[in-house]
Amino acid sequence: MPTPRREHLLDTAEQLFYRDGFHATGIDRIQAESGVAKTTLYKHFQSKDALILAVLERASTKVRETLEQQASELSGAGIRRILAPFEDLHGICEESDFNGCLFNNAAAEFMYSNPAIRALASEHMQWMQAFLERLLLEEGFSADKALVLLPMYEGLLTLARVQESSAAIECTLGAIATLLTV
Amino acid sequence: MPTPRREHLLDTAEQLFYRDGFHATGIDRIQAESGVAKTTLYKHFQSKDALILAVLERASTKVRETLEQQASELSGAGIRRILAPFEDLHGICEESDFNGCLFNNAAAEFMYSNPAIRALASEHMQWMQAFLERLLLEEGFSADKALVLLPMYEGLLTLARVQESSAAIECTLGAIATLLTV
DNA sequence: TCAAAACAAAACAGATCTGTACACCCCTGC
DNA sequence: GCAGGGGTGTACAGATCTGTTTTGTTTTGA
Repeated sequence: MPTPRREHLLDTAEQLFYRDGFHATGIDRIQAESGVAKTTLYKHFQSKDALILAVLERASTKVRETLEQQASELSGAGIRRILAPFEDLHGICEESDFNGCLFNNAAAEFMYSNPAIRALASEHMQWMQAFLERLLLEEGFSADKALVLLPMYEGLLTLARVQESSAAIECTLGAIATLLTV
Repeated sequence: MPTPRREHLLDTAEQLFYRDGFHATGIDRIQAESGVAKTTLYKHFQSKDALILAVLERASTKVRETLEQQASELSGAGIRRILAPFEDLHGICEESDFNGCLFNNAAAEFMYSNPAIRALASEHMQWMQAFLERLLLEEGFSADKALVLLPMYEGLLTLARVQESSAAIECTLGAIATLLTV
């Protein structure tokens, strides 16, 4: 049950974790930035790791809802429906405080130290793959192309951190069109 | 000038930074694991950030040398020369302690807190792109395909952390062949 | 009105972090 | 023999981290 104070804590934590990383962001900073007392923070989340998990769970749900809605609006649009998430990357990568993919960042920091966090990132990627497969099938393409689209998507998100990547996005859009129409 | 003790420190630091992350790995742990006294460590590297930079610089050089050598051995081999780095991903992703791309992990943790580290990761990606462009041109393909290959490469490295990705590598190899021959 | 719950602010405990200082050892060259 | 550089080991300073406790205030609801 989402209370407003809990949501506000998750907002602040997500922003700081995403921009500065998980280990580099202290509880004190989240507490100070959110204006909520530390006692309250630890009443809502029993530990920092629990807060990280809650942030990732909520963020994953948000991503899924956004992609599902866009997909439903473009139902039957053929290749345009597949390309839409990739076109959105233009906007995502130009946001201030952009720092790649939150789930991959979490997986990198907790790969061998927190299996629950790693598993949550894994499930998110699993969902992304299944989502792409569903879209491909519904628009008449072969589902195994999802295994090409998913690395492209994550790769563009990753590269955008260190490169001006609108050109890479454009080239990739063209490549996807080629791959699907051949 | 590489002294053996300095190289050994860099080996240990690279392994720990790569597996567990940069903020999560303390100087004490590098010191204990390498068996070198802390005083000696700080004689070779003036700070933890300097050690991180030295690790990344050496790792980047190693990657470049490996890719250059492979490329020179496959000179004139056409599409096989382009695919070779992607085929290597099978072995890389199955190594124990695999944790994605060291440079992207560093960029994620220091995106807004250490411009020098971020710049080093950026330069590495820049070199990767130029390397792919050179290979493409030399084998008679159009250089702008590098902007598709690079996200694919980084995306596969990133995905392999949370997915059994040999299937993704295979599908991507097929997709690259399609893209280059069309 | 009053009891109970929620919250804020701050101090605190204990651990860990980076980086420095100090004392000792060991080995090589003279 | 011995001076000196490089190394070890340990203790330490000061900061920061997670998480708890304490105290007092504010809000809420019967």
